[in-house]
Amino acid sequence: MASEKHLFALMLERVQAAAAAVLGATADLSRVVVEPPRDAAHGDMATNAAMVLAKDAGVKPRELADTIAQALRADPMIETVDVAGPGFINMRLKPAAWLGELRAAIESGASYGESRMGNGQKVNIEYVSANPTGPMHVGHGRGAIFGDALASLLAFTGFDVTREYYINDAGAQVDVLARSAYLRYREALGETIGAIPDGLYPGDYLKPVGAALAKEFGAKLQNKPESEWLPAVRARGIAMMMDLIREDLAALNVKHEVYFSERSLTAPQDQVAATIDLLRKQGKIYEGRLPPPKSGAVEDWEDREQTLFRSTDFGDDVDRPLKKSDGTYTYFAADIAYHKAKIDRGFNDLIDVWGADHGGYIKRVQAAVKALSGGKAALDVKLVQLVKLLRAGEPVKMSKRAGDFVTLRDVVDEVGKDAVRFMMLYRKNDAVLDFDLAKVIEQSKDNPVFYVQYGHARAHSVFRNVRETFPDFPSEAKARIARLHDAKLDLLTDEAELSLIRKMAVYPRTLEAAALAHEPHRIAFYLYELASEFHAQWTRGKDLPHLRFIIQNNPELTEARLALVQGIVTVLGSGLGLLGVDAPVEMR
RNA sequence: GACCCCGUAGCUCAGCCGGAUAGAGCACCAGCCUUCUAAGCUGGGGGUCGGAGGUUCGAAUCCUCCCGGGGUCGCCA
Repeated sequence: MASEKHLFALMLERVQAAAAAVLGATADLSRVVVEPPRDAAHGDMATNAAMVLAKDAGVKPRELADTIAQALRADPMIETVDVAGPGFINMRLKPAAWLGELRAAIESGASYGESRMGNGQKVNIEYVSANPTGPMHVGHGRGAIFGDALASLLAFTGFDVTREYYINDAGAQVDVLARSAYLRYREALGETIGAIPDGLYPGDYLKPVGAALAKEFGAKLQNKPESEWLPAVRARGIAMMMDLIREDLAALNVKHEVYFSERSLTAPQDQVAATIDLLRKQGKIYEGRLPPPKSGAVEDWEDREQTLFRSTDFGDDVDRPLKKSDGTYTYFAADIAYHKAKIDRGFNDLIDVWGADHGGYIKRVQAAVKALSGGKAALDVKLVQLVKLLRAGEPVKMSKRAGDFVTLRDVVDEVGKDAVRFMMLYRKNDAVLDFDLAKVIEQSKDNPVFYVQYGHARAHSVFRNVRETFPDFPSEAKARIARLHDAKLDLLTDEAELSLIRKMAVYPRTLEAAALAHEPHRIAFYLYELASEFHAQWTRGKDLPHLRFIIQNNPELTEARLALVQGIVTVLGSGLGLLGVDAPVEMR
C-alpha cells in the first residue's frame, strides 16, 4: 500500500497544516520534522516546527509552540499535546492511531514501508567494478553488498534504479592478465614454465584459463609473437574472469542489470575522443603544463605540455591530464566518456561506490559530471573503507606475494552469505570494518546477524506453538494473515506492546531517511533495535504469564497478540530482505 | 606540501540534512530457567563527544585553526 502515508508522514502533514493555519500559507515549512522523541517519556512524536519557524514569524518559539499546539489539539488522532524545552511540541497519539498502523503493516505485508519518495526518478548506481584480472577480495565484497543494498533500498523508496558494473577491460592490467594466462596456456600444453615472473599474476585461478585456451587453440598460439596471440588470449581471459566474478557475486546474491565495458568506449567508435572533442569545443579542455606533484611518488616526472581538463572550473584542485606520454588515454579520460554515457542514457542521479583508496579521485569525476551535464546531473560517490579480516580476534595473515590471500569467495563459503552481508552493512560505509570469521557464525546474542534472524524465527515459533492451544489456527501464512485481519487490536493495552508497535511504525520513516542519506546501514541498526524489543517482550512473558503471546483460555487476546507478532515479522522480514539477508522461519 | 575520510564509555560502534539529562553491544558487577526456544532477559557503575575558538535561542552535529590515525596525489584502475 505505497499510496497510503505512514503515520509519521501523516502527522507531519497535520503539523504543517496547523503551522500554516497559524502563520499563513507563505511560511516555509520544509525544515519542519516529526520524529520520535529521544526520550519516550516526552510522548510518541515530537516536532521542531515552532523552533524552526519562530524566527521568520518574529515570535518567540514557546509562544508559537503554544499556538500550534492549540491547533493540534483539535486533531482526532491526537490524545495530548505538550510544549516543552525550548519549544518542542510533544504529541501523544490515541492508541487507535498506532493500532491502525499495525493493521496497515499486516495488510500491506511485504510492501509495508514502500514509498513513492523517489517519484520514479532514474538513479544509476555503479558498484563492484573490480578489475577482471582475478578473484575478488573482501573489500570488493563490501562495495558489492553496500551497492546492492542501497540499490534495493532506493528501489523500495520509489526510485527507478539501474544497477551497473563497469568492466575495466581496457588498461594495461588486462594485458598482464593475458600474458599470465598465456603462460598457463603453455603450461597446459606441457611446457615447464617454472616460477611465475614478477609482474605477472601468480594465482592458480589462471590454470583453468590456460587449459581452456589449450583446448580451444591447441598449439596454434605457441611460439608466436605476442602481437598474434594477445588480443585473443586477453578476450578469453577477461570473459573467464568475469564469469568467475559473476559467480562470486551470485554467491552473495548480488546482481547487476548492466555490465558496461570500458573497451566499448573506444571500439568500434572512439567515444573518448568524441567526448574530448566536445569538451574542447566548449573550452573545457586545453593544452598546458602542470606543476609537478608534491611528493616523491612520481620519480620520472617530466615537465611537458599535455591535454588537460579544466576541472578546477568545476570544483577540483588541479586540472587533470587526459593523455599519457605514450598518447593513450588516461583512465580518467575514459571515465569522463563513461559518465557521459550514463548521462546520455537519461540519468541525472548518479551514485558510484568505490574503495577508499580512490578518494582522491572524487572531485575530478564530479567536476566532469558537472561539466558534461551543465550542472543538471549530480554524482554522489560512496567510499567503502577497508575490511580487516580477523579470526577470534586475531588478524588473518594475508600475503599477496605468496598468493595465499583470502578471497571473498573463501569467506562466503566459510561463514555464509547472510553473515557476510549483514555484518558488512552493520557499519557505516566510511568506517573501517573488523570482520571476525569466528564471531559472525556464533549462535548467540553477541552476534547481530543471529540476533535479528533469531527474532524473526522466534516470532514464527509463536505461530507454530499457538496451534497446540488453538488447533484451528491456520499454519499457512496467507490464511494466518487473513485470520488476523479481524483481530481485536484494542485488546493490546500493555505499555510494552504499544511501545513495540511504535517501534515497528518507525520503519517506513527509517527507510526514507536511509534512502535520502544513501546509508543502508541504518536499516541494519533499526532491525537490531526492533529485534531487541521483541526479545524483551518475549522474555517478559516468563515472569508475567499474562503477557505471553498465547493465552490459554482467551482466543481473542491471543489473536490480537499474534497480530502484533505478525507486524514484527512483516518488518523484520522486509528489512532483512532489503539487506539481502534471509529471514528464517526457524533456526537450525 | 595539498586534498579526502576518521577521532564519541576500558573495547567495537550508533547518534536520523543543529535541538530537550549523549545511546547500544562487548567487557565488568548484581539478578532471572517447573513448559510460549536462557540461542534469551532485567538492573548497575562507566564519557571534558581529540583540543581551542566561532556561528546560533540551542553544537557530538555547521565554520576556522591545531593535534592524532588512515588514504590519495600525471603516464595503476
